[in-house]
Amino acid sequence: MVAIVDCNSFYCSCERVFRPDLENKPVVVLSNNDGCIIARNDEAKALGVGMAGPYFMAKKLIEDNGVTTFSSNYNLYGNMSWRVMETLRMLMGEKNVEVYSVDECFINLDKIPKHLLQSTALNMKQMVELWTGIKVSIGVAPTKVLSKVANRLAKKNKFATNCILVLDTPLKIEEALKKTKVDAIWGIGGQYANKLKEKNILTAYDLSKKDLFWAMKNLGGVVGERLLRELKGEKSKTLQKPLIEKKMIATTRMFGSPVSDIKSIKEAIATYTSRAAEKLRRQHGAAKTISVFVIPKEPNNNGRFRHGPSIGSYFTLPKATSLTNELIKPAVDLVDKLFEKGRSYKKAGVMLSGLVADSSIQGNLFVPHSNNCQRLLMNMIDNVNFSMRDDILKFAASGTTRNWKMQKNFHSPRYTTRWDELREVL
DNA sequence: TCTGGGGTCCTAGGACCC
DNA sequence: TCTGGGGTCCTAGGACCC
Repeated sequence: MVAIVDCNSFYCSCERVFRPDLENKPVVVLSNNDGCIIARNDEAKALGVGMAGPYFMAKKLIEDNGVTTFSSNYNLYGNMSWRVMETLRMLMGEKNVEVYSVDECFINLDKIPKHLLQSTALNMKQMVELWTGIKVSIGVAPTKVLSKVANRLAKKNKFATNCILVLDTPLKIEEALKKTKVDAIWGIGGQYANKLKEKNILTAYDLSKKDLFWAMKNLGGVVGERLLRELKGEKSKTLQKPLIEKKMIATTRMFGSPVSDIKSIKEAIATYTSRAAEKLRRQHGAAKTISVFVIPKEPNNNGRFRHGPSIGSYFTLPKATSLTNELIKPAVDLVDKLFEKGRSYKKAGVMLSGLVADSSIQGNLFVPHSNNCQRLLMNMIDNVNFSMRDDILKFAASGTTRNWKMQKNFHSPRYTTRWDELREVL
């Protein structure tokens, strides 16, 4: 059996741990640039605040009802996530925990006897809450996909289930599948959901009755086949070793407001490149390819919102590198290729790919001395930026004015990662 | 006049996830 | 007026190799 442990309204819960005055009060968290609502707690949900809606459209509702609003504080959420996962690793054994996202992980329960599944789940839930202050929901079932089904139903009926649902018999599984619409299945997105509805496949139960060949043909090849196997109760997605090394690293941002001068865009790209290179060095990697893209602002032709197409290009480096200075130059040069005078842009980004292990680590005897020095310089910059303040040391290409920077009007303190932002108890 | 078969690697793009 | 950011996997098709 496998469990999924999922933090309830994670970002909101993180904020609320340090603001006990917000207990039972509505809370929302906004995306970068304060653009969209990306988390809302039950109280905010009850008021009718929609998920992933643009903030400006819900603003009146939020203000009228005294909903507390936060800009996203990823330093805080990242650290709280680590605490939750660490608690589960201590309880269940490191090998049995697969972190799936910032607020979810799968737990291997193969060694737990069937009659103890419920109490094991309860114990996990209580310990996480006690040690971190974060409430979680837990779904337990024979496969990952079914555990997600269980988790969703547990969350939907918090009071009846106490946020825990164990699907350990065929009958319970069948009932759960009948209560789950196809678009709520993990792995079925908008495109496939529409396709399934056209074929009159409306619930997870309907889908589970199709055969594997059909899934292969209609749901994207092997991906669909695996999904269907899981729905039928046959394990197909095994617990995976955590991906230590990413295969792609991206840093992309909306601008605070549209930007039409090339200098600002180059500064932004230089800044994003620095950030991406930092992530790259953290995993001891080096990149062979750097890509840059910009998204022009489009006249709002009073239709439905959609991102305009992104305009991008890439450069293949002569040799994989993790040195910020070696990455900034080609990145900024690419901006010259992409930028069109007279247009204004709302977003830009940098992606690093073709990642390999960095061979020029500190003090490597087999690379020229100058390279070792460069790498030491990078380490020093990373350390200073981490311990002092983000970007206290930066490359000149990043500029100093930054009037393209995103908005963050409701930022909470980084309670758990900065000494000078510790919560004070008076 | 007649021109095979079997591979690998890479990239772009589509689908999905939180 | 104002709509996030960062990932994964898979497939198809082209280039290239012997």
